[in-house]
Amino acid sequence: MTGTKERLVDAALTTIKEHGYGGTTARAIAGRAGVNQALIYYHFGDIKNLLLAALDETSAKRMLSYESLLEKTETIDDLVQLARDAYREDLAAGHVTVLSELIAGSLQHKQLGPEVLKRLRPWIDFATRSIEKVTRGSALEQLVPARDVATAIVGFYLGLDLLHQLDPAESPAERLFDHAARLTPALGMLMAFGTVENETERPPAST
Amino acid sequence: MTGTKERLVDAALTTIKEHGYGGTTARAIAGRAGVNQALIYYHFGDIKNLLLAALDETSAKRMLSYESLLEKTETIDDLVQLARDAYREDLAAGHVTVLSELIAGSLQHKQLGPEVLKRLRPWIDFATRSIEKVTRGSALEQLVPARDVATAIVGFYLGLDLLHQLDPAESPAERLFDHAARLTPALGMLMAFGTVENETERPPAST
Amino acid sequence: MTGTKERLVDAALTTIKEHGYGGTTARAIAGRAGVNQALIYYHFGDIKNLLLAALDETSAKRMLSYESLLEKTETIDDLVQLARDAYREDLAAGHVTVLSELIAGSLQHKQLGPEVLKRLRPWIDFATRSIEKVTRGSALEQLVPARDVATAIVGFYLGLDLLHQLDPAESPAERLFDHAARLTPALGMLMAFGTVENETERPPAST
Amino acid sequence: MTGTKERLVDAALTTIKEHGYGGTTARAIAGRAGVNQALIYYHFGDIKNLLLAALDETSAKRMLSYESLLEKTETIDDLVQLARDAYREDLAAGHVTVLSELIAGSLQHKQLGPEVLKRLRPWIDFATRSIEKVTRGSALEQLVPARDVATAIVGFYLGLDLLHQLDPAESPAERLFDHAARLTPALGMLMAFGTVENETERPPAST
DNA sequence: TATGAATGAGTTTTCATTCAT
DNA sequence: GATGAATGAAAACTCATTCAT
Repeated sequence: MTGTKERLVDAALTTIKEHGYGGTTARAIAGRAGVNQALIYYHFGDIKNLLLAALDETSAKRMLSYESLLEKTETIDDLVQLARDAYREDLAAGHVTVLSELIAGSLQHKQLGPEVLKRLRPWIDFATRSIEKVTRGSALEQLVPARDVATAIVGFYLGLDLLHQLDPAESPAERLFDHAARLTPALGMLMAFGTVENETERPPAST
Repeated sequence: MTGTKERLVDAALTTIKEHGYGGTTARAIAGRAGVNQALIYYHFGDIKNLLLAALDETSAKRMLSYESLLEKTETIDDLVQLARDAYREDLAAGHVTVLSELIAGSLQHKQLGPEVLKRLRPWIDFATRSIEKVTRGSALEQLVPARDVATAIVGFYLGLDLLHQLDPAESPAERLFDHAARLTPALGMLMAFGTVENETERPPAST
Repeated sequence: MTGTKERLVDAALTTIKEHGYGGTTARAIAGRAGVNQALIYYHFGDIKNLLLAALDETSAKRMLSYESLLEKTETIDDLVQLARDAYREDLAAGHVTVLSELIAGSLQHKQLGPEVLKRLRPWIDFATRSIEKVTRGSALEQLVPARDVATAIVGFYLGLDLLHQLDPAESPAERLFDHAARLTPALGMLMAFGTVENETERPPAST
Repeated sequence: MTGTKERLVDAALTTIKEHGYGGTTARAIAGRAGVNQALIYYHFGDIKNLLLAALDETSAKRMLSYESLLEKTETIDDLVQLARDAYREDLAAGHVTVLSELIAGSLQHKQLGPEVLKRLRPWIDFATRSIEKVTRGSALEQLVPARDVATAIVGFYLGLDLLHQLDPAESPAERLFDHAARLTPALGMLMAFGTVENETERPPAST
C-alpha cells in the first residue's frame, strides 16, 4: 500500500487528538489508518516511536511555517498578531493537544519524557528568538528575560489547550489576544521610553 | 478497616501524581492503599468516581486555605505573592498535576470532562475574585477582564505543571514571579494614575 | 471454583508433557484446566512461575516417595532395582520430560535456568546420598566419586527421556537395567574384595 | 548475495545454540545472517526445514571427522579417549545443544520428531560400530549389547549437554572421563580374562 | 465492610508466512 | 535470487469490574 507510514502517522495524530494518549492504542491507530496493526511495529518498532514520529512530523511542518512568519515580524504588535494566529491554527488543528497529551502521558511512561522534551525545546527556542527579535534594543530587552518568558508562553499554550479540551466553548484566549493587541501600543511607548536612556550606547532596533 | 475511603482517596492522589492518569489503575491504587481492589467499587462505584472524589478532596482543602489567604490580600503585590506561594506549594504537592492529568485523561474518557470542569470552575471563580479584589476601583479594573485573566492564569498553572513534569529542573516560574514582583510597583503606579475618584477612599498600593 | 491453583498446576504439567515447553501457552494451560486465562496471572503472576510451581509440586511428591524407598535400599542390587523402578515410573508419568523441557526452554528464557537448577539439585543430592549409602565402606567408595556419578546419572535420565520422546518404541533403558542387574553381583564381589575392614560389620552385597 | 544458504544455515545453528529452539525465529535467524527474512522461505520453505538442513550440515561434517578418528581407534582406552575428545569439542561447539533443543522442540512440533530421529540414527550407528570394534572377540562382546550401550551413550551426551546448559560451571563429564580412563585398564584385563575362558565354554553372565 | 477469586475484553507485541516487485 | 511490505493469528499479560462469601 502506498504511504503506509504516512497513513499511520496521520492516524496516530488524529487519534491522539480525538481520544487522548490513553485512547491511542495500536488497534485504534491501525483501524483509522485502515491498515494491519502489525504494520505499526514493522514500520516504527512500537507505539511510542510512532507517536514521537508523529510529533516530529507536525513539529517540523509547523516550525517551517512559523519561521517564515517570524521573518516578517518586526514589532511587538506583529508578534502578538503572530501569536494569535498561531494559537488559532494550532488549537483548531489540535497540534498543541498532541503535545499536551504526550506530556501528560509521560508520567505513565517515563521513557517518553526526555524524548518529548527534546521535541519541545525547539519551540521554546523559537519563542525565545521571537521575543528577542522584537525587544532587541528596547528597554524591555533588559526588563524581560526572554527565555523565561518564552517558556512561560509555551506553557501558557499548553495550559490553554487543556482548558480548551475541557470546555471548547469558552476560550478566553481570543479575548485575551484582543486585549493584548490593545495594550501593546502602551508597551511600545514603554519601550520607546526605555530606549531614550539607552540611545547613546545602542541604537533602537529599527533605524 | 478504619478510614478505608480516606486511604483510597489518598492512594488515588499519590498514584495519579506519580504515574499519571493512565497509570492509575485499580490495582495500583488498592496496592498503595493496602486494601482490596474490590473496595474501590464498593465505596466509589468505579475508578473515575474515586478519582473525582480525590479531586474534590484536595480541591476543598486547598480552597479553604487559599480563601483565608485571600482575605489578607489587598494589593497586587500581595496577590503576586499569594500566586507565587500557591504555585510553589501546589506544584511541589502535585495538586496541579492531579488536575492536568485528569483533564488530559478526559479526552480518553469523555464522561470525565464535565465532572472535572465542574470542579475546575471554583478555581477560576476564586482567581476572578482575587483579581477583582485587588483591581477594584483602579484603572486596571476596566482594562483587564478579570474572568478572562483568571482563566488564563489557571491555564498558565496547568501548563507550567506540564512543563515541570517534563523537566523538573528548569522551572521558569520562580524567576517569572520574581520579575513580576519587581514590575508590580510600576503596575501600582499605573493603577494610581488611572484611579482619580478612588484616590480619596483608598491609597495607592505602594506609597 | 475449587482447587483452581491445583487444576492449573496439573494442567501445566500435562501440557508441558504433551506439547513441550513451547507449546505450554497460557491458552493451552487454561483451556486444559477449564479456567480463565487470567487466573494464571492472578494465582501465579506469570507463566514461568506456574511452570516452576508445577515443577516444585511434582518434585516434592516424588522426592518423598523415593526417600522412603531409599530407606529400604541397602545393596547395589537394591539401588539398581530402585533406579529401574524410578525410571519406569518417571518416564511413563512424564516427570523427567517436565524437567528436560524446562531445561531446554531455559536457553530461550535465561531467567528460568537458575530456578530450574535450584530445583534439580535436590535430585543430584538424593542420587549422591543413594550411591554413598550402598558403597559406604567398600572399595567402590574410593573408586567412584559419588557426586559426579550422581550428576551423570541424573544427566543420563534426562538424555534417555529426550530419546524416549523421539522414539517411544525403542527404549534401551529397560534392557540396560536388566544388564546392570546381571552385572551387579560382579560389582558386589569387587566391593567385597576391596572391603577388608568392613567385612566383619557388614556382609557383602550378594550372599 | 553469495552463500546465502550457507549464511542462513550458520545463523540458524548459532541462534539455536544461543537462544534455544523457541528463540530461533525467522527474524532472529535472518538478522544474524544479515539477510532478508523472506529468504528463509525462498531457500528452505519454512523454518523447520532450515533447522533440519542445519542439523544435516553439522552432522555430516562431524561424522566425517569422527569416522576418520574411529579408524585409528583399536582399544577401549582409545575409545574412551575418542569419546572424551568428542565430548569436549561437541559441547564447546554446541553441536549437542542443537540436537537436544531440536528434540525438546519436537514435543511442540510433532512433525519434527521423525526427521530429527532420522538424523540421530547415524550417530547411534556410529557409536554401535565403535563399541563393536573395540570389544570384538572379547568377553565384553557378549556381555554388552552394543546397540543398547550406544544408544545409552548418545542419550548420556544429550543429558550432559542439558545439564551443561543449566550450569556450565560444574561439568562432571571431564572428571568422569578421567575416572573411566583409569578404570579401563581393569576392563581391559577383564576382557583379556574373558577372552581366554570365553574361548572354551563361556560362563553365563550371572551365576 | 471486606475479601479472594473470577471473568471477558482489552492491551502491546511477535510470530510464521506470503506476495508483489 | 532478493527485498520491503503486508497479514492474520497468536503470544503474554492487564484491565475494569463483578460476585459469592
